[in-house]
Amino acid sequence: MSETTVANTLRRPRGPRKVASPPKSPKTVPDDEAVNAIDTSYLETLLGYNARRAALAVIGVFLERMAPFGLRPVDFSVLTLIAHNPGITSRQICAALDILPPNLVGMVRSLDQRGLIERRPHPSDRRAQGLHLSPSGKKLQKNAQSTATQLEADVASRLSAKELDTLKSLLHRVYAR
Amino acid sequence: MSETTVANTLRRPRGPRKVASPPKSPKTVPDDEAVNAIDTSYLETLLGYNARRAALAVIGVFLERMAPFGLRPVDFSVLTLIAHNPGITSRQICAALDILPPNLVGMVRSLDQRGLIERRPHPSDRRAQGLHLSPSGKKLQKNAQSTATQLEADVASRLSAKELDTLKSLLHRVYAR
DNA sequence: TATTGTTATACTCTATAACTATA
DNA sequence: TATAGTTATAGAGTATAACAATA
Repeated sequence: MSETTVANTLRRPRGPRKVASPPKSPKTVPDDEAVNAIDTSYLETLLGYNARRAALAVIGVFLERMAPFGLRPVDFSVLTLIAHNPGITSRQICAALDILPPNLVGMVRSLDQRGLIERRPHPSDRRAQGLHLSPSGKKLQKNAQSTATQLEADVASRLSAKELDTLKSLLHRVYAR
Repeated sequence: MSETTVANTLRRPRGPRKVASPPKSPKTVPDDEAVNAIDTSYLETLLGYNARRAALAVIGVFLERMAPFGLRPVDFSVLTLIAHNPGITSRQICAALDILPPNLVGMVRSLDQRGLIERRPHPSDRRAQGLHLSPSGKKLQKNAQSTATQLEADVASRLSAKELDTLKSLLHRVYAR
């Protein structure tokens, strides 16, 4: 597959999603002349289409709830990887999240400047640096992780706990190597 | 949710996905000093993470197989909407795919210049124009749709037909209003 | 007064090349 | 010779404002 990052972007929310509606037409017209209800049924049979729309739905809620923490999805992912893998290097984060090294530099620098992480000399490779959470970083990450977990349950509230597990398992089998 | 487009991007494939690996370390070190295997288990419990990775996996294959048609995911979506909704307007496509009008202009112009679509006067609104596939556009869309359908089966080959149906249904319930 | 299609433009995200210090 | 982190920069995607024509 194309090695595109898993991390996502921070975008300002716009309005609620619009529903397709045609220009006002007082009289009924043939289906191939003016469309009164858009047929998206074929696209909805596509896994890629559904997966992307679902991902965007989750990310939308994520952006709202994580805004107080000042974390985009990618920042949360990086912070969480460091939390669960103290001493991880930038290169390892890049490999795990499919981020290109030049694009991670600014994120790490930003987290560092915010005092959320510390860069320590790597114990066995003087080129590298081990990344660690600071005390405030640990606190923030813990709160953010709780928020993320709660968010999951809310955004998938139409699904039972068992269905949600099934969904995540099936998704994992699609992309796992 | 944030109203981000469902349409996706065309990116050149890079190499195969790398696996996280630490700098060479001859001796075993404590877990919090140098990480030898990156723990991504928490991220993998997140629906958004799994959905996005799965979407990217599908899109990666999509990009490869659709390259001969010169279609990115968004182009295929637009072409398919026109095929299934002849006479659809640009605004309706924007609403259905969460694309902003200024960003659709270039795509429609490109499809027009390639002779794949025709812009006809809208029967009841002289501001709008009805979009239709040309004969060559119909041929291309038909082939592309077959490719997309086949692609789905291949990319989800680890899933049974029933599991794939379940997956798409669950995804739909996550994002459907 | 609102909407369709459009231009111009800014901002964000993603990708490539190349450099330095070290392995 | 290869790799970690970095800089600079190019390219693609996404966003807002504003306009003419029409509703």
